[in-house]
Amino acid sequence: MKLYNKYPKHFVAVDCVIFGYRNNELCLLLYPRGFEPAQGRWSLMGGFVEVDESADSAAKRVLQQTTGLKEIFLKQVGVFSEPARDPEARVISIAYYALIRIEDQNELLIRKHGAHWWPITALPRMIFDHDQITEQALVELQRKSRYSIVGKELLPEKFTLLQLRKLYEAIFQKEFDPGNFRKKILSLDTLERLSFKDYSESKKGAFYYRCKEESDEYKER
Amino acid sequence: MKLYNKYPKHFVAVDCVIFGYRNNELCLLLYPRGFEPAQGRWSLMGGFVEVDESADSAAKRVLQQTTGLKEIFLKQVGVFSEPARDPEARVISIAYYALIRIEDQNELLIRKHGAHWWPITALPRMIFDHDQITEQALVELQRKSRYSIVGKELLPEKFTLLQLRKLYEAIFQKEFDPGNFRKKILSLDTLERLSFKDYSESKKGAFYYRCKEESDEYKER
DNA sequence: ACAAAAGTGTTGCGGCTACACCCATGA
DNA sequence: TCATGGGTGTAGCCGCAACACTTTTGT
Repeated sequence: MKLYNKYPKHFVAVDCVIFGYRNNELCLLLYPRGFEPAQGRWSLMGGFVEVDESADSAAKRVLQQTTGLKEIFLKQVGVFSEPARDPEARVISIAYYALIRIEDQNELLIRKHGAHWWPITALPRMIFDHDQITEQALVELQRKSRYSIVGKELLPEKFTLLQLRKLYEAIFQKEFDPGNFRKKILSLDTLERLSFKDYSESKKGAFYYRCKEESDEYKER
Repeated sequence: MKLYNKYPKHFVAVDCVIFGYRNNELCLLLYPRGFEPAQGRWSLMGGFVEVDESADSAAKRVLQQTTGLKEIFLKQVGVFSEPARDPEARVISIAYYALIRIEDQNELLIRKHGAHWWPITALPRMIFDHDQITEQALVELQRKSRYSIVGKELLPEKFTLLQLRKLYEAIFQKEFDPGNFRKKILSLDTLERLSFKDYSESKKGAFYYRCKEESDEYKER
């Protein structure tokens, strides 16, 4: 108990960059901060780490409290610890990013907190260093997208390759060649074609796909 | 001051995985822990984050106190925060890895702390979750090595391509084709050939190289 | 007929791997 | 002369980008 007593203790928080996809746009879920300082200004969803939980658990808890979702993709981005980053007190923040399907979230819960989905291309000013955190989270999302199909986390269970391509175009903010994109994605052999089509985007109809169930989901890394 | 008072505070530490290279082996600098709990057992070098410093600064400070070196490569690995990871108290650890030239370090300072260089292939048991931290740090080092020439940080200022290749073989624990390795490294255009040779490893002699001075060192990321 | 998405095929470039093959020289 | 590292060249494979082209069907 007393061995470490000469060292200081710190507030430790988690902040979550919550990505979603809607209207062909990559979006972020932001909240008007509910307490001082900076009350009412837009903020990433965050919370303090409790004594009996890991940072990962804290992030999971925060996410569940605010979106109603369990079992969502969550990954550490890094630590933001400049002593003056929060003007109220010294708070060390551990940043995460999360990927959620917008249609799965609990609409009421979101409203209760006054949360709002913002397109990544037109974000409002955020408090403290949250814009910097967001930027790094986007880099991490792009990295993940390069070696894994993020449609699994961000799109409905079944989706067309057009939807998937639009998602990637939103993530990387650039266009991809339709033919090449299709070939590359399918060559990964992680999607399976379903037997029915979507006719809303084209007259010919595009087959729906879904991600194969993979027991090695944890191996991918 | 009192706004956050209902939330708990935590000890926050930094732990440094210090890589060096010696005798054709990738090594780690470990210390016998100087205080309870687990006094005397091998440990990464660490320290607590003070109130007026960022985690990055804390890691830099710890490194300077123990190796005598400033201006060394240092990168965050991640946060380790399981509540029970330290049996004495709840300590949240921010892990870093560092790359140093063994011959540059302060030999006396190292000795004073009882530190010891261990080959990565034959590490002793470490305290707490330090072996897990080390494993992740190695993955990060391998990632960095893939897109940047780590000889700059781990080898003397001038080195031969044989030395560099042996270093990479130690980092990835596998052999590389000498011809292909040379071509790939040189194609990066970040090394410059010096006008003299090393004759200790071969009769023909191998040219020394050194890293070009690059003003864009910070762009590389 | 035309537009627009779906889907397939082709070509060329660049990087990587495997390996052959020179050179230099000490033992 | 043989072994060893230094250093260069080449042929095959693969992934990728650019782009042509065909299919389908609503307007």
